Amino acid sequence: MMISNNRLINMKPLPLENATSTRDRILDAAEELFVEMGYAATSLRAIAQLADVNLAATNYHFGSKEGLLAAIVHRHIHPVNTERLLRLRALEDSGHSLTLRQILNAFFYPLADTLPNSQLPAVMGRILSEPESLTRPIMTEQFAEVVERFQAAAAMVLPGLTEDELSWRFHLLIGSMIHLLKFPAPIGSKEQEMPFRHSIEHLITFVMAGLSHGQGAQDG
Amino acid sequence: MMISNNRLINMKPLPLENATSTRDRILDAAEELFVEMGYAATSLRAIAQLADVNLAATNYHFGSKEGLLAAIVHRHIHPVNTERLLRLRALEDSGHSLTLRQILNAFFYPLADTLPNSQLPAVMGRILSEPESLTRPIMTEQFAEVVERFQAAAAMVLPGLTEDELSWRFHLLIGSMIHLLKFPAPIGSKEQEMPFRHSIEHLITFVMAGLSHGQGAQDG
DNA sequence: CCTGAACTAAAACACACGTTTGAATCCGTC
DNA sequence: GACGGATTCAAACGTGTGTTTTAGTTCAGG
Repeated sequence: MMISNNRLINMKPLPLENATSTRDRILDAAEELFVEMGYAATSLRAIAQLADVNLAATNYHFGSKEGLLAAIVHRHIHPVNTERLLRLRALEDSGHSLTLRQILNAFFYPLADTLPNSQLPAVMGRILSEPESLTRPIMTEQFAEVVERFQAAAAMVLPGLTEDELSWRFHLLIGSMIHLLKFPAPIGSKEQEMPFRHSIEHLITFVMAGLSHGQGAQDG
Repeated sequence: MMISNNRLINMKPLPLENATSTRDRILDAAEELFVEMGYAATSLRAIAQLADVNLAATNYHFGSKEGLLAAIVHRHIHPVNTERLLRLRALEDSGHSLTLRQILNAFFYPLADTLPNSQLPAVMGRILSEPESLTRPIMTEQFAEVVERFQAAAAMVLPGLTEDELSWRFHLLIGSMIHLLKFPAPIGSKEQEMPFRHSIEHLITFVMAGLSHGQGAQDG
C-alpha cells in the first residue's frame, strides 16, 4: 500500500514522512472520535479502524493513549498560542497605548485564523471539558503561560480592578470561550454553519462588557 | 422514584426507606466518582465498592449505568428548576416591572440556595461537560424549558436586542455558568473554599454586563 | 408459621479494553 | 544484493467492563 499523495501546499521539512502518514491518519481519526464520544469512551481499536492502520501503530507512535491526546492538543494549540503571543507583542511594541479590544482580539482571533483549523473548536472544546485529572497536566503546560501574559496585559488597561476581581472576570471569560468552542452557535440557532469568526466576534463583545463593567468608559 | 420537594423542611413521606438507603448510598458514591473521573472512566464496581453495596444493586435500582446518571442529574436539578420557576413567577405576579438583575437572581441563586447542595456545582459542572451524545437526551428534558422561560423574561427587559442577539448572549451566559460550576473559583485563587453564593454573585455581575451592553442603562 | 415481594450476595457471562510481543516487511544506504 | 533501522502486522496478554443469573436473606401482612 503506497500512498504518496502530495498536495499542493505542504512542503514537509522531514523527508522521511509522506503526505498522509500513519501518524497523521491516527491523529485525524482520534480527533474525530474524541469529539464525538469523549476521550474515555473512545477505544484505540476504533481509532485504528477509522484510520485504517494497525492497532499497535497507535502505541508505537504515541506511546500510550494519553500520549496521543497530548499530541492532538499540541498540534492544535501550539500554533494558536504562538500567534497569540506574536500579536500581543506586536501591540506592545507599537508604542501606542493598548485598548481592551485590541488585547481580546489578539487573544481570541488566532483561534479562528490559524490555518485549516476547522476542527479546532470542536476538538479543543471537547478536550477542555474532560475531567481535570486527565487534562490538568496537559493543559497547565500548554495554557498557563499565555493566559498569564494576557491577564497581565488586561490589568494594564483596567486599572480600576483589583487583581482578585480581574481573576474572577478572566475565569468567567475562559468559561465562555470553552463553551463557545464546544458549541460555536446558540443551541437552537437556525444557521447551522457559520464562520467561526462570527462566533468569536460575539464572544469578544460579550466578555469585553463583562471585563470592563464598573470601569470608566471602554473603547468599543 | 418520587421526589416531592418541600422547600423548607423535608419530611420524608416514604416510611419504607431508612436514613441512608442503598439507593442513596449508590447515588452519593456515583456522584463522587463521576466528579473525579468522569462518567465513562468510572466503573460500576468502583461505585459499588465505595457505596459499600453489592455490584448488582446498581442495576437493580437504576436499570443501567445511564439510568444512574439520569437519576443523579434529576436529584440535583429538579429542585433547582422548580425553585427557579417559582421565583420567576413570584416576580411576574408582583405587578412591578422586572429588572434584569431580578431575573438573573431568580435564575442563578437557586443553584446555591437549594438545600444541602454543596455537591451540586461539582456534579453538574462535570456532567454538563460530558460528551453531547451522552448528555443530550438527559439535558434536553431537564433544561430546555427553564432556559426558554428565562430567556423570554430577559427579552422583555432587553427590548433593544434582536432575538438572535439575545440567543447569542444567553449562549455565552450558559458557558460561564457551566464553567463556574466546574471551577467555583478562579484557578489560581488563594481562597480555596468559599460560599458558592460568592461565586454566583460574580457570575451575575459578569453576565449582566454581557447581556445588557449596548442597551440603555441597566439597573445594578 | 407461611407466603411473597423487596432486596442483597456472589458468581459468571460475554466481550472490550490498553498494552506488549516477536516476527514480517519496507526502504534508503552501503 | 545484503544490511539495518524504521515501521507494520497478527496475535495474544492480563485485566476490567456492563450486565445477567441464580441463590439467599429480610420482613411485613395474611
